[in-house]
Amino acid sequence: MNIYDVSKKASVSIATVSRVLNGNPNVSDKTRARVLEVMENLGYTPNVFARGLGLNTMRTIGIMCSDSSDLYLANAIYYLERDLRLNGYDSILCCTGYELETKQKYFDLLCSKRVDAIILAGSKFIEPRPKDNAYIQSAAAMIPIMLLNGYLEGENIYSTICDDFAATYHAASQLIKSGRRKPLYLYTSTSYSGANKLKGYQAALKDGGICLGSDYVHQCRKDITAAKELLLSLRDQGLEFDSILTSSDSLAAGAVKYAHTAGISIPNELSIIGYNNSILSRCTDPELTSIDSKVEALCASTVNTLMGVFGGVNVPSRTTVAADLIKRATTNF
Amino acid sequence: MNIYDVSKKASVSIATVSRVLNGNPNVSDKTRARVLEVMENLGYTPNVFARGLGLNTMRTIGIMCSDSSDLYLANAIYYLERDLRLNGYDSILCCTGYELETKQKYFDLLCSKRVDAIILAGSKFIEPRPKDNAYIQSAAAMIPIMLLNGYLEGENIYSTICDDFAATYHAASQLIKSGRRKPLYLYTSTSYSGANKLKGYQAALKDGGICLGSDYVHQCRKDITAAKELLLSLRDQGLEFDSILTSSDSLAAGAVKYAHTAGISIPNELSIIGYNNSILSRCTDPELTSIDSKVEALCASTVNTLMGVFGGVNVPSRTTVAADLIKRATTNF
DNA sequence: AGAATAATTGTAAGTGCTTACAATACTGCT
DNA sequence: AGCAGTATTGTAAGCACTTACAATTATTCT
Repeated sequence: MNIYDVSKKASVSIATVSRVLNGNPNVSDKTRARVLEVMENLGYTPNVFARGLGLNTMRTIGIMCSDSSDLYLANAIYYLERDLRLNGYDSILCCTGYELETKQKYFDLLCSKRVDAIILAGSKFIEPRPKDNAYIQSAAAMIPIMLLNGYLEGENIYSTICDDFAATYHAASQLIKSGRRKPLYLYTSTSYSGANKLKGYQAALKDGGICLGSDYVHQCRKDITAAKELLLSLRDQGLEFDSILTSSDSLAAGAVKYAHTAGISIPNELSIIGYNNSILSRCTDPELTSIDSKVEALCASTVNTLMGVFGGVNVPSRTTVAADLIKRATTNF
Repeated sequence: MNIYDVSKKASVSIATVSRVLNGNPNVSDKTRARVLEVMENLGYTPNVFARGLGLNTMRTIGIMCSDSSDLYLANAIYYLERDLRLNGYDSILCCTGYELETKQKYFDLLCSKRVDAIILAGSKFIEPRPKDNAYIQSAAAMIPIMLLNGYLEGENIYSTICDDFAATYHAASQLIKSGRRKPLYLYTSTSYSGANKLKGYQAALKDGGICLGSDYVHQCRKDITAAKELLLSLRDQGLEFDSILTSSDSLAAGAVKYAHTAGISIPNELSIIGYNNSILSRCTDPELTSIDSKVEALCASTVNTLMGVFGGVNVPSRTTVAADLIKRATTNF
């Protein structure tokens, strides 16, 4: 069943059938109707390979993420897939893990699949050493590269970023305004977005006239238990803190656990703020105050920008989305 | 840059290049080496469209799921993608939502993309009325259909299922053995796997000599707060229960919240068992005893079966994976 | 060496679509 | 009617690969 069968049944040439297929306006309404009817009757579906050969596009976007089972990324994938589909694009998914080599391999693989663009979801794709990102930049010569929550300089590279700096700045400021004087900061990653979160915290302390030593900033595996253990050991070491700002809800959930174990009351003695407003924030007791990083808006913006690029529109190479502070029960403001 | 460029540089015909590309053994070692070298030098990558046209396969598997941001499905997608890739297959993802019509639409879309198989991840794809599943069965005439945690009769349809019946049977039995006499059952879905979970609970009660009215079984939206509210209202209505078995960790997390709100101690006065052993089970306080439905094994088995089908091996049309009861702090056994 | 056989390579015909360009069919106008 | 101009349709040449079959070369055997 191919375009010839349709053209025969409809008594037109294959060119006309192809035109109908592609929504070309140079077809009379009569003919179009007839062709569409024949297609319907025959249950014809165009062969994507042949189509791809001719058009050299498959209307497919490659999505790369380090780990699709991560709460945040799982949401991002959901929204990206949905929004791309609404625009008539399929998405092919690649979970790369965290090794640079694997990332490069899968990246090449996607390129060789002739995807129309690649979305790098999550801040884990940009390496600290510039030369490690060269493979991305060189691919950008062929197809647009979209970074979701990552930033990289380059022609044909577009970033959509949550304003993490403003988010943690605001959250930390609120803590201070509510009377906290010793906010601890817990984070996992030193990526672009990770770095901005930390800066926001630091700037807020500075502007709030609070000066704390470097032992008020700690890196911790993104794991509830790990966070709890770390906090317990910090307490044992005599560190005093009255609030905890974290870079993820997992760490914040660990902080809640810590408070329970140590018999500390939340939010009276300890305020806690999570990040991402994930399901975890509704799971702890009390429920987490958390920064909503607006994944949905971020994804929508990414897809919008991409469609702009495809349409030849001049789009900004960098878009920022504001975060939101969702107040729940682990803070007293 | 195409196969002709390579053939010229290597002074062979395009047929030979194609043979090298496809690992055809009828090429002398010398020639193969020369061709491979030329490919390497030229940085040649075969065009997938042309390849697909000739081979009529793209080594791509369609994965359908209702919602990739669901904790359970997100994990499944991760493992499926990984295992498929290990076997040299890409996966294209489709999140369908819960509407039958949308499911059918996306299903057709995947078929028209000429995927080599479709994996339906999750039990939400099998409808109660047989005629609503006809579209799946008719697609099975073209490509193998793999059901992950769903069951449907049919040629070229393969199911991999967690033994949910045994899982809840065992869990409920343990509750009874530990002295509980009034276990409540909370569930969300009436799908194939949902039905089996319920049956396991009921069978365990029967075998344990416990007879409870139908008000000990309740359906509830998969949502922490919804579960909490439901339990509170049941209690207000005077229903007495000493343990809760649930069909998901979300419901169990809601049960923990309920106990906190009502001032009931866990596990002394109330035992709770979740399902899926997701991250939620480590987030509540106390941590949830939960049934591990072995997603990873389930996915591995699905991919294995599929590769068997592709290889022409005779594989069973139905595989069962045993679940595990992970004991934590919401039960006293 | 020469025939028979096996291994390797090449030729050419698909595969199903797109699209530039050519051809034809309609308009309205004089 | 006849013409220019426009709308519609058709022809044929790609697109980059696979593969059956034919042709060539190498190997073995007598």
